[in-house]
Amino acid sequence: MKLEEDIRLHIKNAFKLIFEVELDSAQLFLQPTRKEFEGTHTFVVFPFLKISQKSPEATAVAIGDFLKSRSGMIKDYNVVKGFLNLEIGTAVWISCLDDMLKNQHWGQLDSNGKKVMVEFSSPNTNKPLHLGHLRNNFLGDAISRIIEAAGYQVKRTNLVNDRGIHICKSMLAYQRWGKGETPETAQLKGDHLAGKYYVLFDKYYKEEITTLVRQGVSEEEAKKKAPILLEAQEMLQKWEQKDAEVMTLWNNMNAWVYAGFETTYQTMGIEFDAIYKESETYLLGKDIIEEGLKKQVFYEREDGSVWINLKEEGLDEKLVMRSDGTSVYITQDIGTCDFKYEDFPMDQSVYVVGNEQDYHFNVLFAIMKKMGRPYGEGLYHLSYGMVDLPSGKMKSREGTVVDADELMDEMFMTAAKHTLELGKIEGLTENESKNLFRMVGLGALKFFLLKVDPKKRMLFDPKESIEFQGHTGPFVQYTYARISAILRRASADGINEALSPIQKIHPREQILLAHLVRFEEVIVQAARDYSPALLAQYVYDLAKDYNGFYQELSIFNEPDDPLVNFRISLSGLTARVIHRSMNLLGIEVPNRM
RNA sequence: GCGCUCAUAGCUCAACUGGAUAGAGCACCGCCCUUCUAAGGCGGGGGUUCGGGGUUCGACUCCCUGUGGGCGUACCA
Repeated sequence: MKLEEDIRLHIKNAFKLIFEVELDSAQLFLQPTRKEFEGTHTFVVFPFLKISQKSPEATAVAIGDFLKSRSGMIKDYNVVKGFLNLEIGTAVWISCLDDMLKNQHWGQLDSNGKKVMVEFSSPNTNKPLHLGHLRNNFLGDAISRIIEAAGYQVKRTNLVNDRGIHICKSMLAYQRWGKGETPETAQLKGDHLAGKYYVLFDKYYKEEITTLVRQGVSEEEAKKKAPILLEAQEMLQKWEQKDAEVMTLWNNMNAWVYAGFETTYQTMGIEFDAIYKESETYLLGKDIIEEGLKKQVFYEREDGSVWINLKEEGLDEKLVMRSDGTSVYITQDIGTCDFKYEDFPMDQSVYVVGNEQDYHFNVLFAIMKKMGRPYGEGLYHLSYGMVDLPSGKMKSREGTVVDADELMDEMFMTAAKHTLELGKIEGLTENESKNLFRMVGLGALKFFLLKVDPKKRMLFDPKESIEFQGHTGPFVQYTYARISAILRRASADGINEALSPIQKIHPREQILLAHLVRFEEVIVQAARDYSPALLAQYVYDLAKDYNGFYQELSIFNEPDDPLVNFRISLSGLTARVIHRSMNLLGIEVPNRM
């Protein structure tokens, strides 16, 4: 909405006419008024005292007077030190609400013609997803939706890590001890089956190391020379040579894992536009190394290895190809950049990857910029912090993880328990209640993970289960369900949403309106900062503001018809914004709960 | 060693990028359902924003320094 913009324009005008200076309206910063003062918008005058040549109070009063008498928007103002608090006129609020109600695309900005690729999830096919992956997936999904809402065209991709030594570890352990079991015979999801053998491998590997150390081998040496590890490395070589037996095993096990992942993604409510597999991209990049040598971006050392010097970028010298001409991790990432661009010529490319890879992405992006790629400037690493347990970091191979499937199941069960205790499934069919448990349980989990600033690492304590009250997803969902009930009744009573002038707008209503007005601004900011947390915070505050309004003011018992209409409209708009905000976080909202 | 990063209420997190008396939730105490959904609302206690300097009208935020965590610094991925 242009409400704030209008106010800024009038302030700009005030400076021009009172102090005879031309200011850029962008530097006239408005902030929400603290709730202990009258008004909704506050202008801080401190930065402009040099211009006004007056005290903070006198400056604020001068601008306040001007706005009150000349703008036609400001009903009244008050000054506290250098803070000018503005009260907006009733008619302005009504027309503002009217504009928002009429805007069918509220919460979806016009297309800007730009393309963004978002890569997230990127699981390994040797183990099931855990809580850390949930944060990655929910973040990737939410930021995709938010960027779309901000007017970009988005392609969601998932680059599956389906080959490599860690995959061979699971395969080898299965070959040794699996006795031909399958997900069916084992009654296990395919990804969990693979994970079981990954853990088995590690256990046996550690035993071998212990044995070797007892025989007098140094620990470092033992880690490299454990027979089972050597065998896994041998298997990887066979895989690269497309050995028939290994390929069959690989294909079988991966198929099980993919089936398992599919179920998990469905439960999470997450989809992709394209799935890339590392087995198809891991050989890419060598031609770009050649190109880079010619462009003198890279240089070759005497032993034939290829390097890049990034000291000017504050980084270091980095190897991009081994002396034997084989790839390292970054080689394939370099190749994959071009590969992705050919598939989808994006302006920006977002990698949702944990912050332990900060350095890697700094190097990768510096390389692609030096190579002069058109998308080079648009590369972004959405670096998020780990989810830690009270005991420390999660480790799949040691089995100290919170499993994604198990956690989601637990959330659904807890949601069911709460719902039953509160007696809220009356009148719902079995399917409806099941769907409600799913929505609420998943909503609690997603909100829990998304409300925290992505950059920060966060703590999850399995002993203290995720809340359903307070600063939570179900709180917001509940507010939506509550408004839905009101709207159902309004509709049954035949109340239309036509707005007509009313006498006066209650402070609770003003706070709510001022909050609603900011919606699209928050979307833009969340997209710009790649932070779903901003939107989560916004929608939580909105729900809180609505509940305050709901508690203090009555809707249907109001004798004055225009006021009833106004409050219904306000409620309806709040519901729409909650629905849309939660949708952008990948969270569904129920009509009743 | 070097680089990046974090440290805010008992606990989990905010603080609009330098603005008002640092805010929410959980937990604890006390109120509010014969009026629209109490998964809600209202009130209370709880803070030297890790320590020490500096910059300025003004610092959780910026600079310096110390302490304590995390991550990285592989011809691993």
